[in-house]
Amino acid sequence: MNQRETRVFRALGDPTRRALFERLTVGEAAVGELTGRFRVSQPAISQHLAVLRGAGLVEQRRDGRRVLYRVSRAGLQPLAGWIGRYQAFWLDRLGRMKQILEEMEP
Amino acid sequence: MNQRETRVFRALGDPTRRALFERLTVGEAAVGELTGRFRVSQPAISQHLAVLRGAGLVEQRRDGRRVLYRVSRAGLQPLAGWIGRYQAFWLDRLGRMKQILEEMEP
DNA sequence: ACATCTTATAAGTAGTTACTTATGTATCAG
DNA sequence: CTGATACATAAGTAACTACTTATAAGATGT
Repeated sequence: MNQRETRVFRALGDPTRRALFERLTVGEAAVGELTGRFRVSQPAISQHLAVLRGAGLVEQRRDGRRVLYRVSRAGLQPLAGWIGRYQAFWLDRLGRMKQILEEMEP
Repeated sequence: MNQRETRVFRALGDPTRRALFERLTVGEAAVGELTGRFRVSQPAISQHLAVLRGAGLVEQRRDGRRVLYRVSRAGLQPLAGWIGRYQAFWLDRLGRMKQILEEMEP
């Protein structure tokens, strides 16, 4: 079924990975900068970033020997869209959110 | 860390479980009614429902020998809150959503 | 070319997950 | 109480995850 939503949910289901994403919302960062903030090795960070990338949540660009990661502009859209579709059923006050989400460009 | 968000993300990260939740947004349903819609056994459905319940996404009530499941009214709030916190960084047009989310009762 | 720095990939592993079948528990009808 | 129905729990297992260390690959400076 909806493979994209699944990948986004699974990617953010890991605390380390979610923390990495949250860090990247502040701004672009290199792998080495991200390593050290967490108690896992550099390969682990690279692997987590690969998963976030596979989910469309982050993008990368080279800068010399470093690789800078940043959040993807449309990365959270599957998640926001999913919530928009289903939360109307349990919380009427947020009915407006669906409209707002639909105003988003694809 | 934020255990609750993790549980919600992980619960919805499984396609079968997400489909179960989506079915429940339409209305209350018994386990037997949910089994059969999916290609997994009844115990598997019960286990998935237990995970959804552990994430605070669904609730249950007995009706005779059946057990009816329904979506929890505040279940998606951790997810909506998380999105509200972070999507402002990548999509300004949805800045209003943060306000809307903050209007939600706790 | 060489040494160094930075990140990615390979290979192995302990722990977790999603499923199965078998069994237990609760409710109801007769 | 007995048997049937509806669901939950137990136990086992193949597949997947998140991590490690070791190594490869890419870029830069000398």
